Amino acid sequence: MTQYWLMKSEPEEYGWHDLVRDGEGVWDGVRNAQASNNLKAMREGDLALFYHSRTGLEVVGIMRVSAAAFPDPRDETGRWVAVKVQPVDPLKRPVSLKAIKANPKLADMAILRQSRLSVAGVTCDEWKEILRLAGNAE
DNA sequence: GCCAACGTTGGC
DNA sequence: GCCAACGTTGGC
Repeated sequence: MTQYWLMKSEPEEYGWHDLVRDGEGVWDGVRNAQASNNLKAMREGDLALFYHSRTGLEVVGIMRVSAAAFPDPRDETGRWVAVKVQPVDPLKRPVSLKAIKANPKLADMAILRQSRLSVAGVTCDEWKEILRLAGNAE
């Protein structure tokens, strides 16, 4: 069964367009225990929302986990992990943080409860609702 | 740019 | 093992 996630990045740092350009990206640099546990729980084939933090404040795309957790190549301590992701589809209409907050179905999302969590789980219902708002629902 | 929230570090 | 100081993140 597919699990759903939301992953944050500042667009200036590494944005959706960078991932599209690269075709595949290594999601490294996560240095938070809770976020790291989420990375470890990911399996190949899981789906994730790409969220632009700080200067974007919106969900912009859908990606697929293409490799489960492995040691973060940029981490010398060996404590942290990274995953690989591939872009699947851009959202037809990006879903803003404001829209998420305003939607009762999304009011319990992990990123609202803990805004600093950079890798968070998304429930199946939340996933469907966001894709519906984005116009990407099948 | 500011500041609140939160995690981490280090002195004791 | 506690907790104050500090650093980082991310919304505003």
